[in-house]
Amino acid sequence: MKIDINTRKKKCSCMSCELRNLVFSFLEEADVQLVCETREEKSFAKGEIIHHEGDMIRDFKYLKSGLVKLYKTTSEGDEQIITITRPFEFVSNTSIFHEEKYRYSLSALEDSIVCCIRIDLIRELILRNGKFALNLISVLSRTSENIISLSLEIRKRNLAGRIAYVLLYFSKELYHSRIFELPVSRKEIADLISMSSANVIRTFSEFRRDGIINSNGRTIEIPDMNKLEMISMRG
Amino acid sequence: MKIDINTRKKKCSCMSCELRNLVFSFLEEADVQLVCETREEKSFAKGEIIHHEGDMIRDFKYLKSGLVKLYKTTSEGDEQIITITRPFEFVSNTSIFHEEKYRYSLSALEDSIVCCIRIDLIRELILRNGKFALNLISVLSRTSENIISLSLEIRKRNLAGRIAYVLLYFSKELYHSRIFELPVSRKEIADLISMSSANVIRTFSEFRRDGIINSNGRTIEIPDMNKLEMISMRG
DNA sequence: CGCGGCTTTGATGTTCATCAAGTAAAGTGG
DNA sequence: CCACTTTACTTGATGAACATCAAAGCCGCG
Repeated sequence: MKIDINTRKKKCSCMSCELRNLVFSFLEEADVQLVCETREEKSFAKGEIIHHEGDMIRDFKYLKSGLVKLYKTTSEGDEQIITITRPFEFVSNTSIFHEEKYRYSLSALEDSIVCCIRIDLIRELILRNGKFALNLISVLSRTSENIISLSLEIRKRNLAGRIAYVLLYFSKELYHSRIFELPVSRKEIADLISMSSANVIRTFSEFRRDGIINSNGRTIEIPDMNKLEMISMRG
Repeated sequence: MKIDINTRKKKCSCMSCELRNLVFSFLEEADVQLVCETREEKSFAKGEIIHHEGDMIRDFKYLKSGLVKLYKTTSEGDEQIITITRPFEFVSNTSIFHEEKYRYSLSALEDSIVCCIRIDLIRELILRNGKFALNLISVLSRTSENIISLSLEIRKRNLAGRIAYVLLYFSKELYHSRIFELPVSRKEIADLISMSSANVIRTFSEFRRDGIINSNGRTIEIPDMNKLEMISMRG
């Protein structure tokens, strides 16, 4: 097999990374190389913690593959889940530019790869590349906006409505399928929607009884989207 | 009275604006002048709406004086209040860099002055001044972070805890005083903490009965901060 | 195969929303 | 300035929604 020399030279995967255009589209080649040389790609197994709240912030991080949850542990020891996101949505965004330490913890719900770039380098790039800065602002504010929007959507609904909303979120936004594997426990759904896990489970059972979902453990099927959407809208 | 010529020349109030250092500290004089010439300072009386959700975003806005609430109207017609902020905290931050239209409405809780700068100009400044961009990112992310943090604090508390938290927020963060005038109605507190107004009122009455607050209409006095803090922590 | 954690369901009690009716306060028009 | 209207506030009673507790089944993992 013939391999083009130039292709071979670009051994750094950043050049061809599908996420490159998300943040780094406005960088010159040399700067992409710089990012690429200093970056670290870290793998996390399902369940592993990527960082704890209180850890020092050294890197700008984004998810390359997998699924993560951002959460805070309250003084009573229970988790408040802030958001569950896939690649192309930034993580650890809030606070990295104005604080020393993470306010929230981040852990992997599925095997995940996180790209870490020294925050100092990102700062440097912002300083000398306005287009990069402008694009970054746009991406960061979209991430924050998604978190705020999620919290508004959840807090206006009752128990059934919240669960319907979350199921639709998984189905439509995360998996693009009527059938999917829940990446979280019932308890974690409870922590996301601020309800007790017993009542989350009960609602699942009711949805199953009423033919709104079919579920077997973490496997979920939504036979009729409309029904679930009705519940999400009215609840 | 003798007036220095140079002082006289700087008739533009931006030069001496106390908010200048918040965002514009890294601009050169010429750029400050540019901002100053194109900016519009708008006054809003108490109760007036600064912008509606759905309005086109043309300006980067920040509060120069007064107090505002950021909120969303649900399809059922009730308000969800996202945050109540004073000057030095940005408003309309979320979405201005990645969307065409406002997602949330903004209205004045007290007579307010809002400084409006064309978003295009801000973009231009980001493009050619990295320090400005870096500072702006920091300020914007702090604003978003405050909103997210507020929502987490509220959602982990019960009715009494939420009200105690909000009263402490007004007392400590907004008014720096044990006695203050509530800038919002009971209904608005309900819309902020996602509870019914009847129960907000009931809780006020209970706090009054138990000597936790003294209140007369919108005038609130907190005789014993510790008591209220206990309720906020445990609830 | 046994242990621990997650799930499930029922029973019970607390918390909160809703409804209703009345009072105070604040704006509105003559 | 007063009568009128409207809006905010207040309280009680009732029921719905949700948390909590407890017991049992299931599943995965060592």
